[in-house]
Amino acid sequence: MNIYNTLTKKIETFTPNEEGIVRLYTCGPTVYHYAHIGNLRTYIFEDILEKGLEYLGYEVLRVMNITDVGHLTSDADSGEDKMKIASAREHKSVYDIAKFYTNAFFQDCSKLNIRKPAIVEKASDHIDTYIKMISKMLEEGYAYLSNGNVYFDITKANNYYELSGKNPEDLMIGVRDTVEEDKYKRNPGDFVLWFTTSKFENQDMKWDSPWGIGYPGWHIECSGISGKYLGEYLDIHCGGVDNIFPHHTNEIAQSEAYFGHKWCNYWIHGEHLNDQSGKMSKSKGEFLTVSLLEERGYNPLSYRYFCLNSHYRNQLTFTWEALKSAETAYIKLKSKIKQLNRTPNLSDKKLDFYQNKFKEALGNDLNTSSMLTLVYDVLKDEELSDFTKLYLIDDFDKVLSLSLIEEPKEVSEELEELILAKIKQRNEAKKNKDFALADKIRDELFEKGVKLIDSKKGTTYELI
RNA sequence: GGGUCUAUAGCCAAGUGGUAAGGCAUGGGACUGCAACUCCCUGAGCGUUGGUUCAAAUCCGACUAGGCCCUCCA
Repeated sequence: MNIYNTLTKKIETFTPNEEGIVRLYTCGPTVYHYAHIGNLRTYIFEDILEKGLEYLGYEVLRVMNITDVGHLTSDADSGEDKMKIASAREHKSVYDIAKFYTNAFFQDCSKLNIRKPAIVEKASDHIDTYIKMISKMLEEGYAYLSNGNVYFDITKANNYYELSGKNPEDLMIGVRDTVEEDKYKRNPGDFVLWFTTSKFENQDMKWDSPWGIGYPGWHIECSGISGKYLGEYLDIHCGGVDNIFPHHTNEIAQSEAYFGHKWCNYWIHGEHLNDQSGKMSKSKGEFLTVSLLEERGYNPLSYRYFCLNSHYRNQLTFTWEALKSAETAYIKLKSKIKQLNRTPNLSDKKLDFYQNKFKEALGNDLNTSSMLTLVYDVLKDEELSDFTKLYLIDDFDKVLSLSLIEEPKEVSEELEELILAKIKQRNEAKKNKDFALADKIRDELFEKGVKLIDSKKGTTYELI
C-alpha cells in the first residue's frame, strides 16, 4: 500500500513495524458539541484506512481518544475551555456534557457506517499516565516548571518542526489577536504539559499532581493513551490537517522525549470540508450535522458517498446541490444492484482481476473515487454473472461501507397475496383501458410502501 | 510576512510522461396507457505562459486565482 506521509511529504510504501500488524492511532473528538459533517469527513477517511488495511490482510490495532478535559483554546493561557463553555451553556456538569456528546458522536458515526474503534479511551481516565510521563520529562530536562505550570521546552526536542515543515524564524507569534504571549515560557513555542494556574480557576475537572492540583495540557493525552495501548512504536497516526501544528507536532516532541527514540513512522492527515465561504466551523455559517441532513430528507450514507467520490487529501466544498447529486447517484447505484439476480452462480473468471484492481486503487493513497468506479465497472461487465457481480460488490463494500447490497425485505404471506391480487386487478383494469382504476391501485399500494415496477416481463413490486 | 496545497467539461471527479475513467446534470432515443424504474446514444484537450522531451493534463520555471496553516479547530 502506498500512502502519503505528512512527515516526509511524499507518497511512500507502507511497512509496519511488526509484519502483518498495524498499530493505528486516530485523534478523537473533543466532546463539547455535536460533530459537524466536516469533522465526520475525517472519521470516514480513517474508517476507509482501517478497513482498507484489513482488506489487504493486515490486523489493525486501533485506538481513539475522547478529549473530555484540558482542551484550552490555546496554550498561551488565554481563551476559554470548550468543555467549560458547553457546561455553562447547557447547565450540565462537564461530565454529563462529555457523556452526552460522546454518545451523539458515535451515533453519527454509526449512521455513516463508521466503525467504532475497538479501543476508545477518555482523556480524563489516564491522569496517572500523564503524570508519569511529565515527571520523566522533567527529570530529563525536556520540561520545566514555571509559575506553577509544567512546560515542554521545544528546543530540547529533536527536529521539532519536521512534521509541520515550518521555519521557526518565520512563525508569526500572535497572528490571531486573541493569543497573548505567555511571559513564563522560556521559548515562545513552548507548550504546557500540566496546568496548575490558568485563567480558569473554576475548572471542574482537577486532579492532584506532584506540581499541585490542576489538569493536563491538551497534547499529552494522545501521547499517553497511544503509548499505553499501542506501545512505544506506532505505525500510523491520523487526524485532520489542522492537527499537524501544533497538536501532532507537540505529540511527537513529547512522545519521543519520553520514549527516547523515534515514535511514529507514518502521519496521515485528512483535508477539510469547506463550505462556499471557506472552512467549515461550528461558529459560522450553517452548522451542518448528520441530524440536519436527515431532517432535510437525506440518507447519511449519501454524504459518505459524496466524500468517497473525492479524495481524502483534497479540500472538498459542500453544497446542498452537490449532496443532492451524490444522493441521486447513490440511489441509482443501489437500484442497479438491487436488480441483480441472486441465484448462486459464481464464476472465478475475472474475480482476481477485479479484486486486484480494487487493491490497486486502495493502495494508491486510498483512491476512493477509483474504488467507486470499479463498482460501476463490475456492474457493466457483461462477462460476469449477476451473482459474481454481487459477490464482488459485497467484497468491495467491506471497505466502502455504503450498504450497497440490501437484504430484500421480508414480506408476509398475507401481504404478498394482497399485492399479487392487486397487481392482477390492475392488469385487468389496464386491459380494459380503465387507467383511472389502474392508477388508483398503484397509488394505494405506494401509500402502503409498495412500489410497482412495470417491465416487459410483467409487473413486479418492491417494498420501500 | 512566512509556509503549504490546489487549478481537468454546467457540477463532483480519476488521471503518477505516450495521446482525457466514472458519476450527476443536460439533450435525443427505447420501454410505458401515462409515469417511475431500467437501457442506449450525447460533451472537454486539462488556469495562463515559457521550457525539458520523439512525446506533457502529467516534469521544471514564471504568472494568475483560490483554499488552508503560522499556537481553538477534523
